[in-house]
Amino acid sequence: MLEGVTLDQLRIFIAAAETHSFSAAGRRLHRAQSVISQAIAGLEGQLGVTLFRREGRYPELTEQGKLLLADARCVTASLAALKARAKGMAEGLEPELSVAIDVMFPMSVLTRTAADFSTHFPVTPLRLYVEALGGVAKAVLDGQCGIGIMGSLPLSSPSLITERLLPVQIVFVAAPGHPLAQIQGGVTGEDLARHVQLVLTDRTDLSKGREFSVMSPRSWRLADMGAKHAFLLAGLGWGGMPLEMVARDLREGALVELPLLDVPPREQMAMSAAYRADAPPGPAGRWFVEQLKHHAGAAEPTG
Amino acid sequence: MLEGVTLDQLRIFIAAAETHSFSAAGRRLHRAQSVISQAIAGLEGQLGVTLFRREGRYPELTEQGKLLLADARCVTASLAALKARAKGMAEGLEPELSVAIDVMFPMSVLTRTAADFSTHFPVTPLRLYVEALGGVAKAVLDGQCGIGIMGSLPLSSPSLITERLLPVQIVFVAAPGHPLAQIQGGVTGEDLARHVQLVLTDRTDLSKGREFSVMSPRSWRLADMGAKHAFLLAGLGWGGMPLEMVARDLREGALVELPLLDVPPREQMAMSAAYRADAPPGPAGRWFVEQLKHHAGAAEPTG
DNA sequence: TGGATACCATCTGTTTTACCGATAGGAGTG
DNA sequence: CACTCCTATCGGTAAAACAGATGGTATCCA
Repeated sequence: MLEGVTLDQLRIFIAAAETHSFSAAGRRLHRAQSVISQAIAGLEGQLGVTLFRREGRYPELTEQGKLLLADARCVTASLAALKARAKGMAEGLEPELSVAIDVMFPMSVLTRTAADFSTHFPVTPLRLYVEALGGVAKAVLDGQCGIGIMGSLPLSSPSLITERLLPVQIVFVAAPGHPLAQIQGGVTGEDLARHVQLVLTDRTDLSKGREFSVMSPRSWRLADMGAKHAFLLAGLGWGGMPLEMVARDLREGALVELPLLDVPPREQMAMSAAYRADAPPGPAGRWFVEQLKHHAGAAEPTG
Repeated sequence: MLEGVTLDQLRIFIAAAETHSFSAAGRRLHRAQSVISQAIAGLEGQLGVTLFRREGRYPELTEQGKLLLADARCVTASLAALKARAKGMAEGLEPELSVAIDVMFPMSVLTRTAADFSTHFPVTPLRLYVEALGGVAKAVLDGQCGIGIMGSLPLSSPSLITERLLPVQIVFVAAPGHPLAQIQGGVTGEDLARHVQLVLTDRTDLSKGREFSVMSPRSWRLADMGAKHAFLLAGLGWGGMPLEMVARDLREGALVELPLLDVPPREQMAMSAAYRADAPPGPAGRWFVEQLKHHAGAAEPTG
């Protein structure tokens, strides 16, 4: 029953693109040339995009074909990853603890927990991924990481179980030389909208269009907190940062806190440990989460 | 011709997993129950993994099935992304400039170039991804980013064109309280091997097993430079860092440079701009690369 | 406890699709 | 101009997918 794009069509597409010839693609795949021609035509019909220009003897990829070729490779690559994982399972692959952490989580709590983990579980490999926004949730939902340490979910997800760890304070800052830092008497929403907001983004679709507190139509998206920090210090924009991360900069005057009139200047974001309901953590993961809670309790300010 | 896993099998797998029933999956997909049963059996045969346990009336996902389900979703999600992109092209999607930058690249050069770009191309959205190791190359090869700023390629890749920008100096450091920092007369390879090396890794398969200068069997992998930096400052290990990034820590004594006996204490890594041979940058991308060269030339130390 | 219901695995016949070979038309080369 | 190689199309055949029927089993309920 013919419905939708098939992997075979994508494989044929990739082979035709790489060999620059339908005939050569057929030879490579041990298929008749007409199979290649019809498969490409079928794929073009389904996508509504012309993939090859047929003006000479040899077909040439169109610009759109070139871009979609990369996507086709992603699809076949992710299928290859699935097969590789299946193969590993069939052969009894050794487990490890993979944790995805929101970049806003305090490093001090994380480093102490990781040190303790190494002591208690010396032979269990620990793989830490620092992600932004939806990257943490996606890593857990996809099964890449057993545990995620994150703030509020970009999407409501009943399949995730969350356990509260600690709140994180967010402050809005800019460099002292930035125009917003010169304003007397408080910064309004209109003032903010006139300048570039540096917004942390990620690479997933979970948070597409839903970055944290986007308040300016002029915004630059950076997929790395370190880069965002560097851009703030360079005076290229304004943005919200975890207080712990910029405390030193504020003390030393490298950044200043913006006195906002329209929103509370210090927001709080609750951080939680999350895992899939159908894949609860094992002993190592369970211990890691409890130890995070222990260190978070010690780090949380009173009052 | 029957060969390999099909997307239809994956869709059936996902539907069966979500409905917890082959019959319900059949109803959802408007297919006979026997089609579902045979498709699942066929998929299990090809993968060599049992996806469902059939012990009661309803099939239950096995642990392996649960993990592969996430992979199956990745495959279908990436196909959905391909279709969405095709749809966008068919509708004339507006372009942007996406650049992937190796985390070791000096932020000062990047921030100046980005500021200039904003002035020259005020309406072209700029999306910056800071990645580690293979992440940059993969982003370019996959077509996610038009330009990559990276060091030596993890894999030789004739389809990438590279243009040299500047060298980056790497220093090996640890916290002053770390045992390696107490050693008199120089640090040997054996000394290094006795302690945890903090290694930057990424999420791609391009660099799997090929992290930068792994010199210790005891190593922790961190997929974020900020996290690695925090772990170094916390005294949890030793590692190589770009000189610019830790210059302030070295001046202030928060980190110390390890006097290595067996390797040159200061390595150099050449950074280049890279793009696919078949997708050279347009005017905005071309300008960005030239501006990086301009600022890199100003930043490069003489002698 | 037994009847009813719903599920999955298997089998078989039918339908649909994929495939290949043949062919026409055109591009490219010597 | 002749020859070679390519792509698109067509038609017949083979293979695969499909659905319905059936048997066996689990589950539910009176």
